[in-house]
Amino acid sequence: MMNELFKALNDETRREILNNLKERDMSAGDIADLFNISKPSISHHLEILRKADLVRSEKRGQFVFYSLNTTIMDELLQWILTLKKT
Amino acid sequence: MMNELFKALNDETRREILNNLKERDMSAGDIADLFNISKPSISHHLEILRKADLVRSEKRGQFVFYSLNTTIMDELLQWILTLKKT
DNA sequence: TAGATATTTAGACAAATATCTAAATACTAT
DNA sequence: ATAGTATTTAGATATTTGTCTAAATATCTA
Repeated sequence: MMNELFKALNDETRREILNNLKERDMSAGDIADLFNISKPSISHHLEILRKADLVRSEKRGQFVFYSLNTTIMDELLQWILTLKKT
Repeated sequence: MMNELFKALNDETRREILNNLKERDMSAGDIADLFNISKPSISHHLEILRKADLVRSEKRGQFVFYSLNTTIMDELLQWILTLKKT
């Protein structure tokens, strides 16, 4: 669980995807257009982010829209604060 | 920089090391004794944590003591909060 | 100085990862 | 139905990573 989370965050491309999703929900294709990386690779990154519950996906017609899930961030915050305390 | 940080955190053993250092400073050998992993491997993990500035090391006689550096955690906190905000 | 203990470095290797192209699947619209 | 667009799945490959053992380095002590 924490494993999936840290694994997902351990990649510059995936972190950049999260940063972009902060602004607005985006389709897989829109996200892919932000990078010089093939669509299948981006699709793979998105799956890793989804498994970590960092993003949610929703099919709208022929598109798949991705959105940021910030609630999982709270767990990460908690983890860090625990390390800092005492 | 953020790369080194996330890379360092992306390993259960290293996260466990950090948790143990929260309690008290420990020598490399003491840390190694906590795990069923060879001392060279632990030494390698410690180097990765050190490069990420998550731990500091100090030689005391023939021992090398490691301590947690929590200031770097603040950067991580900031990163997460930025993702959450708006 | 020799021997013992603590730690790191070097080199090897299997497993995991990021990437690609090609093909499959799903939906839209003519 | 057919063609076009969007996305994922499959399979391949080069790189990175975590681990090991053996050897090197550093320090302590008798």
